[in-house]
Amino acid sequence: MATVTPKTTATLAKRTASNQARREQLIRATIKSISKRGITATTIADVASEASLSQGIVNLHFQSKENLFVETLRYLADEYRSHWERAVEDAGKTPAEKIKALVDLDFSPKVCDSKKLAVWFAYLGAAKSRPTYRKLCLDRELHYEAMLNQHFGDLVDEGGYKNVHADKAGDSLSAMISGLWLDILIDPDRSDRKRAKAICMDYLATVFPNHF
Amino acid sequence: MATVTPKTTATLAKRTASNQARREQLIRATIKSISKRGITATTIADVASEASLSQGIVNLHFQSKENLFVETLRYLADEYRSHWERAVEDAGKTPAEKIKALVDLDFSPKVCDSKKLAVWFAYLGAAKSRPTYRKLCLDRELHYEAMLNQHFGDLVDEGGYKNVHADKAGDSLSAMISGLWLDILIDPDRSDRKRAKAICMDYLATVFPNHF
DNA sequence: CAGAAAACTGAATGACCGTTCATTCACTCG
DNA sequence: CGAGTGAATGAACGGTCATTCAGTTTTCTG
Repeated sequence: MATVTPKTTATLAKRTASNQARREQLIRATIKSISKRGITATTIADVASEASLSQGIVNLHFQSKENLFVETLRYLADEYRSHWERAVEDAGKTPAEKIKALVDLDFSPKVCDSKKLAVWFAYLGAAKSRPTYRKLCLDRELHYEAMLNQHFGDLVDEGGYKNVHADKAGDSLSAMISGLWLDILIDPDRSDRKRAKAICMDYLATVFPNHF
Repeated sequence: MATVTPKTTATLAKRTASNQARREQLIRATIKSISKRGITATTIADVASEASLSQGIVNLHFQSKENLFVETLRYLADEYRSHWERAVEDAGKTPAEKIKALVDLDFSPKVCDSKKLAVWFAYLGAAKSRPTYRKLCLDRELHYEAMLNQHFGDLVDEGGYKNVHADKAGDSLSAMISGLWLDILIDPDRSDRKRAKAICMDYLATVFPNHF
């Protein structure tokens, strides 16, 4: 995930970069272009020019445009996953602390970024007719929800919330987060990260009054 | 919204339909094609063939492909709006009854239909880079949320829920609904309309225990 | 029923864009 | 320093598709 200039030379601005670095450079250019122009309107020429490279390079590194798009989605999904794994690890030990950390992450600039949201929803919007996109989006969601439900289960047990159904609460929060991301994407003037986070915390405080 | 064969003739199976009817026929074909192939891959030839008409007819009635797409989105937004206006009108008089009717509607086959959801999210996914799409999606959301918040406000007043912030609750539910639609779109096997509705009602029961 | 108007057709057009590939260039190593 | 390697370039190719339009069919009007 980190940019590396490896191996022998110490000279900067190499003309021929390592394979890995070029791929990442192109993926980043793709994210930029999709967020600006949309998936439909993003051409290989756009990506190349965004990366200040030539036309041919995309097919050299990714074989096809479609493959570049798939790898870009995979990159975003992997990045998101490593973010939340880290967040859970770094958070305090109690389930409530971990859930709080996840909400904080989901509305932090790292994740809840205008460009990334635009790209993410661009793929979701195409998912119905693109099995590959759908699968990647679905995997992300399933893993995230499973993990979230785990913590909700712990919280329900530990906190003695007899009437709360953990999985339903987890799915609620997860759906709410997606919906709030969408709000932020469509109406950034009215919906901002702070407000979205407040809405989530409000929900948590209502369901788990002793913990939030 | 209804198909009409108006005016003078009583003959069926007219070869040349009224302007209004043709437009609607083409819009329906567009919805079908976008849900099947996605926005990107939908060509004018697809739409025409889905409607069993000739290539040229789309430009005859809509001037351009882009215009056809905009009118299709407008059609869906108008349809949704007339659905919920009707639902609110037909529901009982209390705010709780009206809110319940809206949740029922949002997860009824009329609204929560695999084809329509796919098209709706296809447009949302393109919204960031298409001001016209964004505006139409935003208008829909703002009107819906304003109406929903109105009923939540009434419910809070009437039910004496001193600690509930009506607007936040309304925004929560609205975001949750969008998120659940997305779940249904991406993972129809796991998420179905019944489950989604149950999650919403669970939420309402938690926040407004005396009414749901 | 004639003539005009309108709806419709589908082949032709031209722009756009993904992909290919011969050539150039930077760098390494003997 | 000169030959070899593979990354990078960008012009050219070919396919796809939105749009146009001249011609055809249907409906309307008087």
